[in-house]
Order: sequence, then structure tokens, then C-alpha cells
Amino acid sequence: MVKVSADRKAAHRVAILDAAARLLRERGPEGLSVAEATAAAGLTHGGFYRHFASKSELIAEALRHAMAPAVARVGRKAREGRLDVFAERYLSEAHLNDAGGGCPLAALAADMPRQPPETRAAFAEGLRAFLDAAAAEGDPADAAAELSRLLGALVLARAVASEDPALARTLLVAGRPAEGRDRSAPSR
Amino acid sequence: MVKVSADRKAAHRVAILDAAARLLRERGPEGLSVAEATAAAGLTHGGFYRHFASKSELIAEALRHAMAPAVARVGRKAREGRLDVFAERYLSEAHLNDAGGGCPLAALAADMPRQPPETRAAFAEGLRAFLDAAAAEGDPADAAAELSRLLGALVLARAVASEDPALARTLLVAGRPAEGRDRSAPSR
DNA sequence: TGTACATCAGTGAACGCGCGTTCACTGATGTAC
DNA sequence: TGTACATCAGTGAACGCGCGTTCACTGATGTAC
Repeated sequence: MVKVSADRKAAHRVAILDAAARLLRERGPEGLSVAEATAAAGLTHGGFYRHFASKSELIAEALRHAMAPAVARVGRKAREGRLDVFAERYLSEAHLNDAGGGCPLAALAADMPRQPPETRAAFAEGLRAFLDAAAAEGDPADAAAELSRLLGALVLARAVASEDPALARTLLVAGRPAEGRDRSAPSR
Repeated sequence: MVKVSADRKAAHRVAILDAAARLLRERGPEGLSVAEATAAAGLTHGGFYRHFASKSELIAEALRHAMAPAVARVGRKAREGRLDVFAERYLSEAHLNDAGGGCPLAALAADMPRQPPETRAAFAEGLRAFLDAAAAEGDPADAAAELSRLLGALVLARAVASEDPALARTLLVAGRPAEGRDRSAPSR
């Protein structure tokens, strides 16, 4: 049967997607190289085209690959009624320093206008799913405003993190939901 | 005297900076090419290095060049007590469709983590100046939260503008300051 | 069960292109006398 | 004031490099009989 090699191929594909999803968020679509993504998956670049038709196809798939867990995570917290916990983690130092493993919306939104339609469509679908999941129990407009503030604060904080860490922390704190803004220390 | 040619050289430098400030916001630091920026200024690429030591120096200068008017604008509205007008324009369709002439913070924040220190420093200084100008009459943390929400909403709206214009409009509306969110039509 | 054959995932060299940067050159501007 | 010379902003060809993509080839996997 075809099973074993097909399984291995599928595993390689997933490994490439895992690596690409991280590199994509760390370096952006233009900073991601096919050679680096395949190398991070333990392969050489030549075989890449047995898995994907082009780099841009990889980017679209890697974006979907990164979005799914993010949507699942916010959906879970929303169902638990603990979006405050979601927001706290979203604006944590850990998330600030882990763009590669963090929110794909924050890492990639600004690149979308320069991406091909397929990639933009994947992003739009991911955003809709994210907002649906977050608003499961509330006003969609509130969810959109909340995400905008969290994402904006994170993106700005990351932008200044190495030059002005104090400003980065200020931004993370200021981005918290209103009821949590004046707590002196985050509840962890 | 040296005056005439020096003036012309200075004018060329400004022309390059104008073009670069726009292209930078439209295409990002990696999408901006030296040849394109000099061509848009009516020159050829060879003379570029009479004005700037490198592409990255151009980027840092163009960023400063783009930041100054943005800071002046928000400062003016803050002094007039009309930050509501600022917010309304920030989340307008016109701003959505004019990244090249719009807010450099929104257009470039996400690229900063991958930029050299000089560029990041210019961004951090611009952001501090912007927040200072916006908070001239209020709480700095409020100004930061406000900017985060406006910027996040704009970046997300731009990301989905061509694939899902309805969602883009929803994001722009949801990003408005709380007191304006439920007005059916913007006061224009 | 064993053997010849086909398939195809993966390899690594090579190609082509874009782009930042360099460089020899031009010609206008300005200086020295 | 006029003339020889120096400076230097701008030109356009060329170079080098990174990177996406292609391609001939290998060798392991699976099939046919």
C-alpha cells in the first residue's frame, strides 16, 4: 500500500507549515524564505514544490495553520466567560516577546494589503472566525473594538520594545480592558 | 557662492524624502526600492548616495519626515479639544484608502521589529511625540488606549478592505470612541 | 515468496531576476588669479 | 571682466547577492506478475 510514504509526506508538509507559520509571524511574508522554512522542517528547498505550488501558496496555508489555534483559544475563553484572561495574556510580556508563536492577526495584518488575494482571503476568513468566536456571548462591535485595542497596543509595544521598554510596558498596561486598567499589578 | 546648487541639492533631497515617505507607507520598508524613490523624485538611482549613506538611512529619515506632520496634526486637534474629529478622520474611508499619505504609526509599526536600531529609534521617538501631543490635555494612558484602538481598527480594516469591505466598515465604526459608537451616521 | 519495474519524495546544482551598492564619467556650477 | 581649473550632483552601466523556481538525478517505497 501507499500508506507509509504518504504518511511521511503528510508529516513533512505539516512540519513545513509549522515552521512557516512561526517564521511568517516572526519575519513577515517577505522575510520568510522557502529555503529557511524547508530547512527548519529538516528538508532541503528542492522538494518544496512537491508540497506547495508556490511560496505564496505556502504563505496562505501557513496563515490558516496559524489562525486555527488562535480562533480556538479565544473561543474557549469566550465560552468560559473569561475574555479578561485572554486580554491579560494577549498583553503580556510573554506575548510581546513571542511574535512567532503569538497572534497571527497582530503579526500579519499590516502585511495583508501587499499580499495576493488568496492570502488576504485567508486572513479575512480568520478574522471573521476570530470575531465570531470572541463575540459568542456579546456584542460583535464590542468584540471588534476590544480586539482593535488589544492588537494596536501589542503592535505598538512590539515596535518600541527594544528602544523604549518602559513605553512598551505602558502601552501593554494602557491596552487592558477598562475595568482592569487601574489595578496596580496584573493578577497574573 | 555655493548657494544655487546647494539649494537644488536640498530640494532634491526633500523630493526623495517626500516620495520615500509615501512609498514607505504604501509598500513597507522592504517594498520601497531606492530606484523607485529616486525616480519618483525625478532622479536616477546612481545619485542617491550623494544624499543618503544607505537605504536604511533613507528609511529612518523618511519615517521622521512622515511622523512630523502627523504629530503636528494630532497636537493641533488636542489643543482645540477636538480629538473626536481626529478620531473620526482616522477611521474614515479616505484614511483607509490612503496608507501612503496617512498615519505612519499604523502603516509601519508592524515592520519595526525587523528594522535596524536607527529606524526603530526614529519610530519610538515619533510615537512618544505623538502620545505627548495627543495627551496634552488628558491622561497619557487614555491617549495610549485610544491610539491603540484607532490604529488597531485601521490596520485590521485595511487588511480586509478588498476581500470584505463590509467587515472593514464594521471595524472602522467599532473603533470609534465610545460616545460616538452608536450614532447611526458619522457627523461628517 | 521473490524479482523486475514504476513511482515519486527529496536532493542539490543551476538559472533568472530584482535590487542595493559601486564606479567611471559628464557637465554644470563656482573659484582662483 | 575673462579664463583655466576644481568640485561635485547626477548618470547609467556593472557587480554581487539573495531568493524563488526549475530540473536532472537518486533511492526508497510500493506494484505486477
